[in-house]
Amino acid sequence: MVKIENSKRTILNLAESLLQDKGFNGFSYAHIASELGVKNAAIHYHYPTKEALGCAVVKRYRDRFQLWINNSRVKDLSPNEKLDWFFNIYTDMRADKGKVCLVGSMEAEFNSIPEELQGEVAALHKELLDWLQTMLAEGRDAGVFNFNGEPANKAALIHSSLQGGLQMARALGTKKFRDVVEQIKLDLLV
Amino acid sequence: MVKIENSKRTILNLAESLLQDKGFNGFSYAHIASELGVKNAAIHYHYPTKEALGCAVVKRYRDRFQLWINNSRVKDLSPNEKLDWFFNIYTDMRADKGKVCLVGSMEAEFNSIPEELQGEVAALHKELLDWLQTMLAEGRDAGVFNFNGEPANKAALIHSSLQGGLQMARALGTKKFRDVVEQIKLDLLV
DNA sequence: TTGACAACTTACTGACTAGTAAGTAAAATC
DNA sequence: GATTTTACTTACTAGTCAGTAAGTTGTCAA
Repeated sequence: MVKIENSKRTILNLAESLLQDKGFNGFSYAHIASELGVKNAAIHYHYPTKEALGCAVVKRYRDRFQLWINNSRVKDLSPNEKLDWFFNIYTDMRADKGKVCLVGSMEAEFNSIPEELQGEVAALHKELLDWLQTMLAEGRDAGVFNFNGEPANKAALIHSSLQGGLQMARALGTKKFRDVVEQIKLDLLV
Repeated sequence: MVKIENSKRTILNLAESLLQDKGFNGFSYAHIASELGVKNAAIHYHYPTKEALGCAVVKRYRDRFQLWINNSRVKDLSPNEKLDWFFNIYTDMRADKGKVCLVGSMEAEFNSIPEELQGEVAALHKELLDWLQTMLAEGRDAGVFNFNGEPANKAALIHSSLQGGLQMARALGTKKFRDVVEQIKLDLLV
């Protein structure tokens, strides 16, 4: 037994990466195991089912996001800076070998993933939209953002376009994603 | 042999539906065969590989789209009517048991689908954006649309948000998709 | 009426899937 | 120093996957 430092976290990292790369139906325990140099059963020891593994990935992502937005390094930013911080999450995914957001990856195959995982994805998506909505309302009140209609609807539009934009970039190139971000800003900033 | 009228088209219809419902990695020949009441090998007779089947679905979609946009019933519409026609394609998908656009479904698992299929998806996406871009430029010239920046970028934003919006609706409900469409219009119409 | 062909079925293959049960060795705990 | 626990491995199962080869049957053209 070669003791690997924190296998559980290493597995989660790899699973997250594979989810964003190939989708839930596009990776297997064997992929993870071979990449880590262990046997399939070792993965099952830590995460008994694929459903449990998927849920753990999304749960960790949700926790991480809540930590970020409640940390003063994000909390105390101006609306403009918050917007850039949020965009950068997605820009970094694109830069990291064309990854796609967890939410988009799993919603695209929503009807072929386990039920509990569907619930986790929905919860994460809701939390992302809630934060975006609040941030947009703040910015409009502060006079740095300009848009008509409900902040919730504008939040839904912006997140959808980032989600779709990352996917588009896979087929049509990174520039297309940058174009989307640029246009969001053109439509939002005063 | 019970002769089924135009099996090839029936298979294609079912494959398209499954692609939009479960994703490329989420359906199998067995799903199609059992639904049609035939054996797996019957599907392979018409489409020897899954790659060929996927490509045929996308190719047909591309042809259909070109027929539509070159038909006078769409060609002669005003920019406003063209916009609504395009939105309705996506609204109808959402209404049809939460389907998602072909492009989005396959770009989300882009790195785990066959190479030739990737090419077909890219071609389709490009054609959709080209038409959108031209339509937006026409509308702005005619004074019925209002947006800053390049029509190509606005087209990329709008398509991405429809693509992401359909996916979001699976987790968060149809209303969320309607919100996105409403917001696109608010941001575009004068 | 015969022969060709289209549209299948039967029967199979080898690879891969998630998941399990039992065994093992090192490390932590008592 | 003995016992328990952690983190695996070995060896397996039952099911599914795409794909193939060979045989069958109804239809149609010559």
